[in-house]
Amino acid sequence: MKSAPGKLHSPANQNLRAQRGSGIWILDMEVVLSATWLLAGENDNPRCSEEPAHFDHFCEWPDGYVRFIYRSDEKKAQRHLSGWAMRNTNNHNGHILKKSCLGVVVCARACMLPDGSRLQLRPAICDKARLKQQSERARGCGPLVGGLAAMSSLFPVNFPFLGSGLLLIFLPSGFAEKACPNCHSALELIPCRGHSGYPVTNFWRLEGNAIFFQAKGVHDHPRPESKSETEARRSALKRQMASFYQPQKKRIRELEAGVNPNNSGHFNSIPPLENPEEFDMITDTGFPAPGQPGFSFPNSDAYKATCDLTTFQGDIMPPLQKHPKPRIYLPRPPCSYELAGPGSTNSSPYATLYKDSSSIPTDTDWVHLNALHYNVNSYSNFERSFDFTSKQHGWKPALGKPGLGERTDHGQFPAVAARPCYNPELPCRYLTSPPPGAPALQTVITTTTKVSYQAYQPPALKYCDSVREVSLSSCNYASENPPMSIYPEALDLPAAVTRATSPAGPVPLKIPGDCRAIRPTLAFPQESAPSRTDGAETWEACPSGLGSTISYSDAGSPFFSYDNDDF
DNA sequence: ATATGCGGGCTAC
DNA sequence: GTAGCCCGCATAT
Repeated sequence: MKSAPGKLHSPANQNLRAQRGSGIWILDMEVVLSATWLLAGENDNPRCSEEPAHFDHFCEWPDGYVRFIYRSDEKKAQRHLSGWAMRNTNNHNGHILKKSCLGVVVCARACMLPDGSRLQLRPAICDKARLKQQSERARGCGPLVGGLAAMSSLFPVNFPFLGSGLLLIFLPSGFAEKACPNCHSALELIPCRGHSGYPVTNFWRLEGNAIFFQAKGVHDHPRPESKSETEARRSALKRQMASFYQPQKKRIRELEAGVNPNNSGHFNSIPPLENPEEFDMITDTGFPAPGQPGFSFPNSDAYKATCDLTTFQGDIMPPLQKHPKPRIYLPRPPCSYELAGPGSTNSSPYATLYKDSSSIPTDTDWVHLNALHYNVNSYSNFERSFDFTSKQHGWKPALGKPGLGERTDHGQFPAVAARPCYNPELPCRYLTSPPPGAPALQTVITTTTKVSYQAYQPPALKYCDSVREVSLSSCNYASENPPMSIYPEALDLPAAVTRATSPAGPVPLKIPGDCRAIRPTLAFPQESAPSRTDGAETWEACPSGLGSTISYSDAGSPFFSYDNDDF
């Protein structure tokens, strides 16, 4: 592992060093100036030497222009985890780790799975794995493709196209993309365009005993399966497949050794799946074998579809593991919001199901799907084939949303009239919209040292009318997180909102049950960092213990002593 | 195998 | 100069 003083290190090293409080992330002050929020700690800011007054509980699904301060012993923060599929991005600044969102992999036709949910795969972080994830490698049970896949594993040189994007070029389209397990349509990677047309970016920095986090952009796509869910699922899959294959493997050995006198030596009595090569291939798919305990579908068609897809490599959540509390993905032009109910993320049934091996569904690759968890406006393919408004309860066409098929990749979200939305668990309303044309102040990612501001129009502004609901709503932080300390600001939401809202700006957006926040529109002209308006800028953070997205103002809170700068 | 982090290098603006 | 992105490499899981 390469390392250098003041640079980020591997999680393991980070853990050790961070726990020792060695402050290895402390920036080289000669290089990094007081330009960004994450760069708090700069020697020209006396407050930076202070300990953060408050720490946030880890937020697994940060969304919006949010900032958090985690304790350096927060494991998930140490690992820079996120529910979103974030990949490392080189920002040429070893002091700040920058990650960008990969989006989500979905069925191009947005077909509805037997359980009424939809495919939402987590894009592989590794480029190579992602290519393999998206390209055909082992689709179908047929000997040709399966054989090629198997051979590719044996002779990768001879089949370099297998598992690579080149396959998209050299093979017919029917082979080019991995198929949806349900409708056999192509899988589609929906890129994240939530930050001015670019992927949402997350930034991490270790500063003493605090880990600073900042997210920029609003995810304009559904949530993929979370990392923890993916890992749990794959782990369960391995166990299951091992238990499934072992007896047959043993039998194969017996047959090969002539142990079974009743067998003529052919494998006719053995299901095709028992072909070791093919089985390996199928195992790689991460898809369960049909007929396994717990593998069931409400109808035969669904079963057939699944059976046909034993080679599917995607990540599919079993219907049994659907979120008990469906999420509502609220359309917003051009993006949409997802209102996650309390615990909807980390209270995932995985948490409990996987604790008990007996309860592990066998179809462990059924995706984490939520029938209500879709962003209609984000991708045209969905719109072509799906009537969201009629089939997805909870969906309502948003006012002013662009026409179907449009995807706005500009990140310039038009002001849209508020539209009441309903969440049976978390009543929330869209109340306000930014004044059309009112310039908003957006911190612009300057991954190195600078910060600048530019006009920004948030995609929507929301405000939960109940402070109590906001406060008690669950953020998507790990369920094991203890109750958080209470910020005065958090409990004084109206006040915070008032402070946070400039006279010309709307109230900040709040999404209960989520770590999402939208930097409110601020009626400040574009200006450079040094001349920024102290106490004027506001940003929202998710005091995870309360699970809500709370607006903060710079002024008056030690918490904001780190807020004077942005990336 | 995959995730993660680092850093060089390229491109666009 | 900034930011996005690709790539290779190394390490961890």
